[in-house]
Amino acid sequence: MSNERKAGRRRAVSELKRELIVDAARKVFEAEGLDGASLRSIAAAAGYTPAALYFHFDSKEAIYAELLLTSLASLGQTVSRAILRTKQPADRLRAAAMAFFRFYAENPRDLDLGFYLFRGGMKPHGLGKKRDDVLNAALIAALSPIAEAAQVLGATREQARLLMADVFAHAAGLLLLAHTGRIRLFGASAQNLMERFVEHAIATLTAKKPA
Amino acid sequence: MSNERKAGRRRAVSELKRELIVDAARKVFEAEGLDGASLRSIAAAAGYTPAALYFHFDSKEAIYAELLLTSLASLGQTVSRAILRTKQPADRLRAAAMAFFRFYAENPRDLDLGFYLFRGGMKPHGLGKKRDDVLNAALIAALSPIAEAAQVLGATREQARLLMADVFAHAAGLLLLAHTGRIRLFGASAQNLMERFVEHAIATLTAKKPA
DNA sequence: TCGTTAATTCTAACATCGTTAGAATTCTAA
DNA sequence: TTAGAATTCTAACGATGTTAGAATTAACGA
Repeated sequence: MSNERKAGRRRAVSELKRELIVDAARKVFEAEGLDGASLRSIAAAAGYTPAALYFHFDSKEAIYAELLLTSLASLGQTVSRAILRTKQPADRLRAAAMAFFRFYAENPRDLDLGFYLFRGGMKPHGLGKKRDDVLNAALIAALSPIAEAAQVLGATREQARLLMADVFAHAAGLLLLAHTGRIRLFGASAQNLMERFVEHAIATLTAKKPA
Repeated sequence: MSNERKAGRRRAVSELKRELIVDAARKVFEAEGLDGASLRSIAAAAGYTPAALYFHFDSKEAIYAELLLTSLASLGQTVSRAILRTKQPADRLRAAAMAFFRFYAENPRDLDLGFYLFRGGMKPHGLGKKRDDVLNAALIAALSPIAEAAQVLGATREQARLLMADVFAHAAGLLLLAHTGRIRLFGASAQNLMERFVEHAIATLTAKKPA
């Protein structure tokens, strides 16, 4: 019993140290970007020696994954907040999708992080299946208001999930173009194109139901 | 005169050596992926010492850029070939867009390369504005059959350019999801979603003109 | 309180990376 | 053949992620 108590305390302290390290990582990351967030600078910011981090994490990318998790949580909050006072399902869909888009438009470093950890070579199990599942769940959670609004608008569960994928994909692609200044090649702003896409999705959705 | 001759010859030889290096880079890249394509392994494959490459290129990423250029050329050929025997504009649009998508679905390493060089931090002028413009031109060239078909279907030049951006963005986003196995989260295949998107684009395009 | 054991952190090093300086070599041209 | 330019090499620098093993700190039973 006392043993269990102590063990729980130990685990909690260990978790605190993990968070301390991730906080340091975020500080470096926000100040210097992904390139500047080396293991060594993260360790320095956390008051650790580089090697010490390996007691708490398996690799640098494991720290990044934890950081991405907090980023996705922040994204989820942003999306939730965006639809708080919105009742009409079409408005909710639009607000959620555009909040998702804007989050990454306004936080390009978070976009970098996402692209980095979603890159090829970083196989699904590159972080361990468990952490990867948590990551996926956080992503889905942030996107789910879109699916919910779509279902209220008459979409089936399957259609709603496909819409989530479409919104994510379109946003990610446009952000990729915008992020390197290449959106200008097409004579438009990413924001405008995203709005067009969302309106189009809403239109075809509302056209189906009341027909 | 003789001087010019010789100077031209010298430039040609220099260009051949550049190509030799890029060929070596492609060999390593295809065999080992982006991570394995280090400056040193490229140099070894080309029969050079690492430092020697700096006489022909400014940086490792300059070699990558040259490699991406050949990749985009190959992409352009693939798209062109896909619409060769197709006459109906709707079919041409579909064939071109899906060929674009499939090229990267079937050549994930080329996708990696594109994502890498289009990443944040890699500013538009990270390679020098000149090389970046050439890259952009190659990308637009590969995508332009889509715009051409759209215009035949009644789209304005501006609308056609926006459609290019939309197709690129949607494909890139879906490929990103598919590339890390995350497309399954949404209960669909990237190929299906891309086909849906393209059909939808064709439908709204053909619905406008003959209306 | 002491001593033992486990948990945590450090020192030191390894291999690899991209890149640079400068010497050595090879080619070109008079 | 020789002066000069073009090309490649040797050697090193600083930085990276990671590991092995010693040193330290904390926890706990006697």
